[in-house]
Amino acid sequence: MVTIRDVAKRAGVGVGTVSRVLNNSANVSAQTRLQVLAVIDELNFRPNPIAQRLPRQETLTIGVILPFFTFPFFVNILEGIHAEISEAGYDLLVMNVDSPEKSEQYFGKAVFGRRFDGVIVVTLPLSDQYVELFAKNDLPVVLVDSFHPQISAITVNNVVGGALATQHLIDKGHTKIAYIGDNQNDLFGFHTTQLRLHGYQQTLRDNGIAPNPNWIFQGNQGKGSGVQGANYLLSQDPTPTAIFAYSDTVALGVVEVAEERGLRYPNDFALIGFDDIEISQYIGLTTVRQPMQEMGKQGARQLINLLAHPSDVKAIELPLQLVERKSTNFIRG
Amino acid sequence: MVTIRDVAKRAGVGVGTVSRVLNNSANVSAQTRLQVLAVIDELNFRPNPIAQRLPRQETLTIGVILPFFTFPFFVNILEGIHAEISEAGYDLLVMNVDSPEKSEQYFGKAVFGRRFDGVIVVTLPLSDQYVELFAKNDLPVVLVDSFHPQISAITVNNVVGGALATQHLIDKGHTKIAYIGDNQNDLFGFHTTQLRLHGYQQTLRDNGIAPNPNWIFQGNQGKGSGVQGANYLLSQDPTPTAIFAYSDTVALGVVEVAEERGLRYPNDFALIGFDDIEISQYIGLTTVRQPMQEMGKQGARQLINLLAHPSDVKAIELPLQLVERKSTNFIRG
DNA sequence: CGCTATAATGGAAACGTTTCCAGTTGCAGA
DNA sequence: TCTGCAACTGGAAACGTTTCCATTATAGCG
Repeated sequence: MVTIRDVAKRAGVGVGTVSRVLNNSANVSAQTRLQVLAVIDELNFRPNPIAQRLPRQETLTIGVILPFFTFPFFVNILEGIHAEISEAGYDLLVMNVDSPEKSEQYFGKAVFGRRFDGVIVVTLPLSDQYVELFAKNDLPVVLVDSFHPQISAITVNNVVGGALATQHLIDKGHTKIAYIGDNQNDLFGFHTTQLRLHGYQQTLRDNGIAPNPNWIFQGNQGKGSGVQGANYLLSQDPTPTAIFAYSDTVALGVVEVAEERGLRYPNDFALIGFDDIEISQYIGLTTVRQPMQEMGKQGARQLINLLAHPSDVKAIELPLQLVERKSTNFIRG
Repeated sequence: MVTIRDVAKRAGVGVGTVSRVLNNSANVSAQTRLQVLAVIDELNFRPNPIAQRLPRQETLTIGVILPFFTFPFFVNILEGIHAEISEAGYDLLVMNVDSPEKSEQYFGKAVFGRRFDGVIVVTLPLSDQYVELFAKNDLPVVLVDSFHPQISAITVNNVVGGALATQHLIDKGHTKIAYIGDNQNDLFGFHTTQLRLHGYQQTLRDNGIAPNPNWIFQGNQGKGSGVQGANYLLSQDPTPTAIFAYSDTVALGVVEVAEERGLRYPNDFALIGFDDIEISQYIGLTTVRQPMQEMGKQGARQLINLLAHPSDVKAIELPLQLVERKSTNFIRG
């Protein structure tokens, strides 16, 4: 194993000089620099990254705590984060929360484990208690798709999203509009379901439509919510003509039930989702697009900025966009 | 920052003893151990992971080199790897190959960068040159969905997979069967397209059907291959009645074109894909399932085993499974 | 030509662990 | 009581860098 001392000896300089060359520090003469670089090349020397981190008191590692990392929404956010973080030369360590307990566990690990220079938390809420702990340990945090007043956060406005979806259905002539939510995440403390529901109800009222409590269903597990919700709504009398699903995944459950019963959008009913995951374009699902990758990128950028300027806390809200497809386009026969 | 020396001093023992307690080494009396643990708890001491790695000469980090990590196939493999690796207490560093050059770059980084205790390479082929370099640097490698005779590998049999798909279509009464491949990956050196094609041709011949070269199309970009392939096949005379798509993603492109032209499976044509990604169940696509997550898990396990027993090289072949859905089930009207 | 400020340089100390060697202790057996 | 061995313990050295301080060389200036 070639060390910095081998290089120094062979180049006839001190280890400090080699280190300065490696780190592009000032105060190395051009000639010495070239000479050292030649030896580095000759011996094929690469500094040991672990040994570099010890005296620097940095881990050069960023931790990401996120739930369900195989779900398209999270994969896309993660991709954005990953791209920015590795670009900046940091390592990325993913902590995948697949059960509610793990959430606490990873927060603790992040704070006390001395493993990260900074942490990005996706979707999961951060309690005041942990906000304080992170602050006390000088560990910068950024929230993506989650919010806390004292922490840098990248969000979309879910109330507005709910309104966008609902208004679109109203514009298409619907008045009997149902909402299928998803409480799965309540276990983890997400609260986006409530926000979108709020936007939905508000928009109905703004348009002079009284929300019908029988047309609001809260399921508890992604696609399963859609299955349960669709079956529930079909048992109501009257049935709604349009459904706003909490997410595209929930919408998939609705599609499944509809298909079994021989119902097809856009003519038998209208359907709108949320997120715009890849699958949605293939099934012609109208949806509210979240800029997932961009959310990840911006989160990573905020964190990297925070590493240099610890007090530069910012809250950024990214825009949502309605993507209109077949599922809300009633075709007059 | 609390160090091991603070703990030692407060507990009235030597640093060696504290270290032995931390690492559950033998030769610490029960009483001393309890006393040290009490102080660790009292001072809330956590060993600095970076400092541990330096004298141990380990990074406790595994590198994964894989292409397109947002594609469902790779996400699923990655999930399997991640679960096993973090279970074993290692960090996982993902290197996402999204352009052919990056592949080489990451291999070099893995070998020379001194960052990993071991490496998992997914789908990308490993050249003899790198096999030698990895060996020379004592860096264990495992291949997942790729193969090299001197390296531990987890594979499926793509020739058999091609045969499975083709035989299924023949069993359903088809004789005019097309194949749409995907050369995108040729840039990266994948060769699964050729293997599946081989299985397809062999099976046709085994059933006394002469492969028609006009019904073989090699596209070059996932869904795009399907789009191009479908348009090409529809321009042939005669047109095939069944299509075997290299992957589910390619099949999605076929579906898109078919829909535009008012054609629907299973009655207008039959379609079979490969992989069984999540979307396939929603669109009723018959496919050949790869045990993606299991491939990742087994790969990780092999690597962890290799860390302890460097010469225990194994090649494991996992079974494929035909998943029959609507897209190949012609309904007699 | 001497003086001073500045640039360049060498190398010791530090980062926080693990590991190993040299003791020390305690106890069984004679 | 003494001997020998095993169990336990302390702490120095080592891991491979960075950083900082002391020192030397260089250049500019009057």
